[in-house]
Amino acid sequence: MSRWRVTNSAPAIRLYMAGAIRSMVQMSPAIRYSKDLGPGDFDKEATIEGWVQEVRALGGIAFVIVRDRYGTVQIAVPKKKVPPELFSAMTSVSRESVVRISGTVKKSDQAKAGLEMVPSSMEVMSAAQSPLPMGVVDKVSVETETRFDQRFMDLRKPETRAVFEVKSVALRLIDEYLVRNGFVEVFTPKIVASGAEGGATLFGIDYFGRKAYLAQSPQLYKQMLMSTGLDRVFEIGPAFRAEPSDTIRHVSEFISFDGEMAHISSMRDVLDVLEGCVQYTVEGVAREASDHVARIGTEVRVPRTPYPVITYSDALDMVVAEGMDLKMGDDLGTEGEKALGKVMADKGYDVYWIVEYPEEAKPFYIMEKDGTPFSYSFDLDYCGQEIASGGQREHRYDRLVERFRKKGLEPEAFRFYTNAFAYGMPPHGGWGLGVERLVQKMLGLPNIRETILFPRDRNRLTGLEQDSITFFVAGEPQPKGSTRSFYVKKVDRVVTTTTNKNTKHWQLRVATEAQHANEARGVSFFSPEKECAYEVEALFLFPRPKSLPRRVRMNTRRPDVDKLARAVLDGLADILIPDDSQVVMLSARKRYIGEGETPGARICVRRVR
RNA sequence: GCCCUGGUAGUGUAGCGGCCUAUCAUGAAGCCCUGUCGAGGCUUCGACUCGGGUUCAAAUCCCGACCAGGGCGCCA
Repeated sequence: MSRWRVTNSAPAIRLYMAGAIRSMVQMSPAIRYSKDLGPGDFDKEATIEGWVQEVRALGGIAFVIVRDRYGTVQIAVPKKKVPPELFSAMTSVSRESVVRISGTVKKSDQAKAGLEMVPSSMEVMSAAQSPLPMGVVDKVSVETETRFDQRFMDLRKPETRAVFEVKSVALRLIDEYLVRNGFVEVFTPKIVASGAEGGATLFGIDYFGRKAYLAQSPQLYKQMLMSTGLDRVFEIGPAFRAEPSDTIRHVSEFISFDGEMAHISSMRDVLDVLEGCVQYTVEGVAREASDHVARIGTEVRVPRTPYPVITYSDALDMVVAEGMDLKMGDDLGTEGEKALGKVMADKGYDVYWIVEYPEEAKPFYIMEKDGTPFSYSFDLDYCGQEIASGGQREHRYDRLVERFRKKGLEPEAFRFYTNAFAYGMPPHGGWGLGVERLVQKMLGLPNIRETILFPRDRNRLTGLEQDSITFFVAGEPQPKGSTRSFYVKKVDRVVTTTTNKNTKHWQLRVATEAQHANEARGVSFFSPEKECAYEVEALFLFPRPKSLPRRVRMNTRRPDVDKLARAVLDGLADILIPDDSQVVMLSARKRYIGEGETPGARICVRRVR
């Protein structure tokens, strides 16, 4: 279908507008997607842009396969019908280069899509280097590690990319369902002063010199909203967990789908909403994203409803009947969950509830089931794996305070939270669901990382800041002094002295800060390898002399910027870099401080490969 | 963090004390070929994670470091 095909009753106006918009954006011909080329384009000109997936040169004719977001287009290049320079350009372009090709669309019985293009011109928008770090269509498999190290290339594979099309559809469906059911989308802070359930699993950050954390859950904030009149809220956003979990279903950063609803009469109200939402989402994906699902090579089974409700006690019995050794109060564990998943699958259920866990195993905000050791809590399991958990919350102030004490927590420390309960809090409940886990189970993917573009786990921290360390050394930067060497006859040695006595102290300061930054990093930056190359960037900020006009920013006086850099490098030796000789790029700048800045040096060291 | 398994060309692998100047595939470079679509044919290129040890001899055995995959704990 042509983008400019006119389908409504006012063709002239539509055409005019399309043309106008086009010319505003760009003058070049419209770039077409592979999926939009069809019989209507036969013997007409078209332009496509994409990655060169393959070049098959057969001598007198060549075929170039160009891939875009939706598929591929075959370009047929008969040697005798195109200019020689075009032929040689098209047969020599490196794989995965981005090209823009204009030509005539031809009907073709031999081509898979039933059509192909005969080119009249090709523009290489971006040539790909060779060899490729991994092949997109090579006839060898690629290991997970290589795939994630070269994620941009990995994502060029349609089956890898399709997961994210599905994830996007799923998120839209979740949104749709909840908004229809009166929920308000909210955003709670991701920088918090303390965690929801203690401090062990939090990532600490420096917040203008104060200790802060990345939020592991919106729990406390969404509950506080229940006291406001925003009585049905949901949030889809990142959550951060510093747990050292090393599994196929854990990452340090994931998308949490949280919901909370007030004025409930029992936990069942919460179950109903979440069940409706999950079912709506899975059904919707099965219906609307079938193309993407097929590309992944899987299928989405729509779960049987209603989701069975199993109490923790019954689940325990069922797992024990399967031969596992568990007693009352024990966590089901991964094995137990899997065993239960198998039992339920045999009964025809992929998704089911496990409710009323022992109160002891649940956090302070969960409501106890009075007169029993249990609580109004639930997990939602999908094929033997937990994807969501939640419960009815303790909304009664006195009981909440009791629960804090029971958990060994000081209620006073949670004043900002408990206050919301002290002045009128309706009964409420909610859930937290791992979006990636839902997508993973829905698509039957082996590893949660498949559902995350750039996964962060215990060992994987990649991206722009990979293998770099940045720190600030306060104080007036000192240069490496000019050295003077002379021979001392008495001791038969060459002695070297420096002209700047402050240098030593400054270098020590640099070394100390480098060490601190390295320790704070968790994983040491230092590597004893002599082959490693480094880039060092330094910005030196000097105090402004009082006499200086305000507009002057550049410090054109001494010390010299290269001598400043020398002093820094010496300070880094053996702390971040084994030897100065390994520094292959050095950038140093100096200027006077601006408003609110402190004199000192901002230093960034990067490992390069 | 613990347990298991592993680290060999750009990619995926074989070899697991001497037959290794290291296998095969893929890839890259070059040549031949007008209908390929896992194209085909010929030629060429390219690797044993690092450090120590055992041995006449180490890719191979042992120890350590680093890295990865899986399992467990914990959780979404």
